[in-house]
Amino acid sequence: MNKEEQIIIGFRDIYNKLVWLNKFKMEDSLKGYTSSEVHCIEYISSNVDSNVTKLAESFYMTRGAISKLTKKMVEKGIIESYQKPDNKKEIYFRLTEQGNAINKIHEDLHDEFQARDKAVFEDITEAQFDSMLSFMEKYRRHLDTEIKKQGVNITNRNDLE
Amino acid sequence: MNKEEQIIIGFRDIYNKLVWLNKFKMEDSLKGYTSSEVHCIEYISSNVDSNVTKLAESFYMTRGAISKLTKKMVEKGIIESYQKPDNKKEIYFRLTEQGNAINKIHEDLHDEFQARDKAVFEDITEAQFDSMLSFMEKYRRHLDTEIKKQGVNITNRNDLE
DNA sequence: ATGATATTGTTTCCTTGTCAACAATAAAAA
DNA sequence: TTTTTATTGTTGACAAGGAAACAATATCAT
Repeated sequence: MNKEEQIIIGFRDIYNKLVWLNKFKMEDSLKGYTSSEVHCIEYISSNVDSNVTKLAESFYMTRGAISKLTKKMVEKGIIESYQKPDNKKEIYFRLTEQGNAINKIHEDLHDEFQARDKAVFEDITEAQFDSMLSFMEKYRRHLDTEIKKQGVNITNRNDLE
Repeated sequence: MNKEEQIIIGFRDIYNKLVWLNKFKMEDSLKGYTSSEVHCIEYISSNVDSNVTKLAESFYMTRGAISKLTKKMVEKGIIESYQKPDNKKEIYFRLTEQGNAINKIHEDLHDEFQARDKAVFEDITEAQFDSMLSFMEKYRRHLDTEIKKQGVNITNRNDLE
């Protein structure tokens, strides 16, 4: 197995394990709320004027899925929607009291996760850290470019149909 | 944002982008087969005596989901099941001709993906590469330990109920 | 200003996966 | 051996998310 594969498999495996483990803990601490809802809350709390489209892009999900999710969350009283006077189309979300409370719990949990995994990061040197980050940044930019290309191809194809 | 967060977010973002992009390409090249099916084929091709349980563990999915997936794949003629003379319970899978053909296409696609992302890896030094891999290995082992702990807790909790 | 195009959010239908209960078999304990 | 426990795979009810069609609004080109 070569470099590329090893690194990609490493990414995938670590990410999967992390998601599995944290999801488990989270749904235990935040009973009654799904991990999707909690992610949504997290995003809304740190991005002003969040809307369906931005949430969907950030989570790699469809607008339809987010639309349903946020609708449920409004009904549950976790978030509320608002609009701007000069735009009758876009609908934004902000957290309610309840949403903020959940967010607080989630933040604490987050710290707990960091504490749990602290040892893994302890003896990374600054140099190692920087080299990893710059690699990831490069990778990410590359993928963005490829995704953009793909987007163009999709559009082109639709144009021909 | 601290080291841990940056790295984790990097993992997540790269992984998501990669999945999104490759899935897209794959379902374009392998029309009629879902990416789950292709992953299954990949696993079965490189693990002798694959069964529902092993597939489920490897994909972080439930046995139920894999059971349905493999059932469909058998019906489609992509894989076939077999048993061993001394075990009437376990059911194993292997690829059919058709499954092998799909696997071949997938492997080629895989090479294509590697070629696409080659540039990103080009100027990583051996040292950088080794340090990343050893970090990931450490992280992975840590998560395995934590997952195992979690498992114990689950069991304990059930015992009390 | 007006007509064409793009964006935003919603809904319906469908697929995929989870959960929980289950039967069949295997493994372990008595 | 017999009994108990664990493992394996399956199913049905359900929930989450994707795809596509849609209406409403905004943006752009002319």
